Amino acid sequence: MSANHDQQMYYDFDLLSKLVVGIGEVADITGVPTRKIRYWEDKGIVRSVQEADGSTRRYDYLNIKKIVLVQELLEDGYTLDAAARKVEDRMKNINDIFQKIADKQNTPQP
DNA sequence: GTTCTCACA
DNA sequence: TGTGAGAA
Repeated sequence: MSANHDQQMYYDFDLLSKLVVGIGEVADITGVPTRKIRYWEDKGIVRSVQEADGSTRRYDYLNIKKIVLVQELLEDGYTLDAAARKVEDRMKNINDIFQKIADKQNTPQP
């Protein structure tokens, strides 16, 4: 990983933005049971997207990431609400930072 | 395989 | 904070 950071990153974003998987696969990969994922969704901690035809839950990479992060915080002794708040704050901060970077690139200084 | 609800710890 | 069971 040296000469083509840009191209490598492009493929990563392209893959991640298209990554939408069903609840069963999320459960298998993350180790969080489907039952628990639905429970979190009922509490408003994660959100699933649904296809027009099917009624099954599907999760994009941001929500999968959320599931993993919340799970880690729970293992560290956080309550569910505290873990959810912390994850939400961290993801918002990251989003804000990249937003600033994007803004800076769109308005070059003279 | 998925969904929901009710009950239980 | 989660799980089990039953039914669709």
